[in-house]
Amino acid sequence: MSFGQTFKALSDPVRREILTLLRSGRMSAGEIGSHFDMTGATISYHLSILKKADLVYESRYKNYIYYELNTSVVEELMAWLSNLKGGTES
Amino acid sequence: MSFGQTFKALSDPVRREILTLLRSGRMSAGEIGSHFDMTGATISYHLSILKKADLVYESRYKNYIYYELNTSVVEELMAWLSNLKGGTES
DNA sequence: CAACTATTTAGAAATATTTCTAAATAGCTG
DNA sequence: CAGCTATTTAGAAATATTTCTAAATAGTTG
Repeated sequence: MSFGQTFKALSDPVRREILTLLRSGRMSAGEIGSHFDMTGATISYHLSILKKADLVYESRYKNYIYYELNTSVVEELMAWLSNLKGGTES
Repeated sequence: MSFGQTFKALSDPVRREILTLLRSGRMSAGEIGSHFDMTGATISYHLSILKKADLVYESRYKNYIYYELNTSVVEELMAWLSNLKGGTES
């Protein structure tokens, strides 16, 4: 994981909304796409960015691909931010 | 503040390093710039992004401009992330 | 006020991002 | 296996980002 990649992934509103959708559990690419007015190809692009940033992982069942939040990376981000506001120590 | 703007600001390594420098207190634009192998104009550009994202604020003294971390926005970000990993509730 | 120092702004070039359409893959189902 | 459905990949266009150089601003100090 790289913080740059992860923060960049979070900088796009579509991707943040995808993550918010995934709060309530895993969802197939098509189901995610149905929430947006964009082509499936574009959604697939955004999912690939989220996947590269380790913010989601995928699993396959039948011919669906399901995406799920990876909360551990979210925690690493929070730790980085916490350290930032944290202290005066070097 | 917009989360998009703030996460985008954090996605650049130079800007994250500037913020890390500012952990130990406020610093003038020139002093910040001396830590990087880039022109002052480029540093000024990055500082303007951080300022628009409300991650830093500036104050003037003599003909220096000092930059300082704004930790409250960092906390808002952490709250957003915490909510993301938080729960199954809608 | 004239010259100096610190910083920003403007404009341009190189690169990266986001979106689309069209085509490819891949796995399921009759 | 043939066709269907779900999803991704490729390629291209529009837009945004990052960096530089050169010039402008602005405040300080002799």
